Amino acid sequence: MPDNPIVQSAAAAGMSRYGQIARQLQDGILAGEWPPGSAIPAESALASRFGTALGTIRQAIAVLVQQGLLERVQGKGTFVRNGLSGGLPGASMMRFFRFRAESDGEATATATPMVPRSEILSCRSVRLDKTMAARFALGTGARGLAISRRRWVADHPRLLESIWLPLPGCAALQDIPTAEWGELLYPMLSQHCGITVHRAMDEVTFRPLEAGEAEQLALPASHPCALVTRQAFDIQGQCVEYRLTRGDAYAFRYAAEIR
Amino acid sequence: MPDNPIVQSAAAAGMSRYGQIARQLQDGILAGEWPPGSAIPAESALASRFGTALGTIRQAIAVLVQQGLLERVQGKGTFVRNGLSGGLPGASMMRFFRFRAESDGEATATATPMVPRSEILSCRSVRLDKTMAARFALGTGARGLAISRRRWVADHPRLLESIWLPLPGCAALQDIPTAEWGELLYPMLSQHCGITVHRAMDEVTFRPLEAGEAEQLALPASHPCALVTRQAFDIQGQCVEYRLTRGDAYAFRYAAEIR
DNA sequence: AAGTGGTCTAGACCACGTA
DNA sequence: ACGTGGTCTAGACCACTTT
Repeated sequence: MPDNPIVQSAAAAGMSRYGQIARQLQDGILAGEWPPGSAIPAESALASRFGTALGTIRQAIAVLVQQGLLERVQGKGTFVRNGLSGGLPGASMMRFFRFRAESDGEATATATPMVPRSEILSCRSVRLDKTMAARFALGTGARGLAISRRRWVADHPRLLESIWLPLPGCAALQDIPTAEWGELLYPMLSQHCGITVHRAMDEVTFRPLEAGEAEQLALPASHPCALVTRQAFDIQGQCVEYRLTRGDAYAFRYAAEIR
Repeated sequence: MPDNPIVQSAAAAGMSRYGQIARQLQDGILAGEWPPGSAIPAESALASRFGTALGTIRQAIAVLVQQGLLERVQGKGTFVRNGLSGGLPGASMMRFFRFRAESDGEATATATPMVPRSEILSCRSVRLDKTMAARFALGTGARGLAISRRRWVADHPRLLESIWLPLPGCAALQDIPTAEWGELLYPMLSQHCGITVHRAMDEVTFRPLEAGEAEQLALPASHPCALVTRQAFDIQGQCVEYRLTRGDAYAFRYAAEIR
């Protein structure tokens, strides 16, 4: 194999050739060798670089396409994707509330995919407690970013969000004035921190609102509250976000697609 | 190409060879040529039957594996899957309630995957209203099966379910005494009606319990209630189930994985 | 030992996008 | 015209499962 600048991965033994190549490409992508949106080298170039047949390269690329890390475009090339930056497919945070009359299920596409306006209430570095640090695979006493956000729909405060991010990785967010933050977190994580959200686990539960929360949502104290607990993971399975989202239970709608 | 007993599909023009083969295999599977659980012919056999190279057959099979219709097992063969018969991956109806102490999110695997006991309250043929008939792609006035089910966990009634099924397809269920029904609907649909649930859309909302519902769940009237609306689809995208699940909002937990 | 899928090769031609 | 990915071929050898 000709020398190549790609970072070598740990696991190489007992792995198929295309698996090794997929891993090396993934490492290169994560290392920023090919930033999101850019194209990786052509199949033929990779084949000669790795010293394998074209088919083997295709198989390696297929793995990363399957993972959602790459995207193939005929006639143009193979591109690094931006992850779930635009919003999560499958379960939509866009359809959190019934803005419109009762939808009929199938009408997912017809509903306005309204993105709630985001108001950053606070964003500060905090010491993570033990369980939160463990979630991010950080040691005890590690620090993180604690973000408090309120989301508005048509001049009504609808959602209250508490977000925790691991701090070594997300430090770049601190340098951005909260006024300049976009409406969505994931594109910011992707652009400023090089973090790509690849998978998430949501859990929906129900409980009364606490006093402070109720006030910020203009609801009476102990009003029924829907709580969505989300953990987001990057391509390597590392937890990169812990989020609590709260809102009026009776104006709440959570959609999920299972396949 | 040698003559083959496989049902010919409509779309053949402008489709890749492996796409055509995938379609023909799918038609054969849906037509019951290879029932769920059985193996389809070996790659080499298919290659000679269709008159293509092995790689083309592999590509066709890969499409159906991706769709979740087939499963490859090295050294044994390629098998027709039973769909989502055992319960849905991704979003789990098994973890609907907090049977145990607060889980820590990641601990999905450690939680007991307890299947609630199912009690069929009623199962009868009804005339579907316009929107329900449209869901099943049936004409106005079409009939369906309306099932009322209560689910128990450890001697407590926890869930109330109203299920609608399209009737021409699910008629076989009527012949089975409700006492002999299993705890899960999808395996029954698969075994008795040849219907495979492949994808589902859940929607979670909250509202007060209605009087009759509250009584059946041993809860006070107007108690907060979690409502999951599910539409299940077969491999062809046809809606094959509409289900409403209701339960105590305070004992509710809905988990979904997004990728 | 025989049969299955898993991996890999070294080519070929086609369809698409861009210059 | 050229480079890209999309499709396809006709083999090869390996790993796994069953007989």
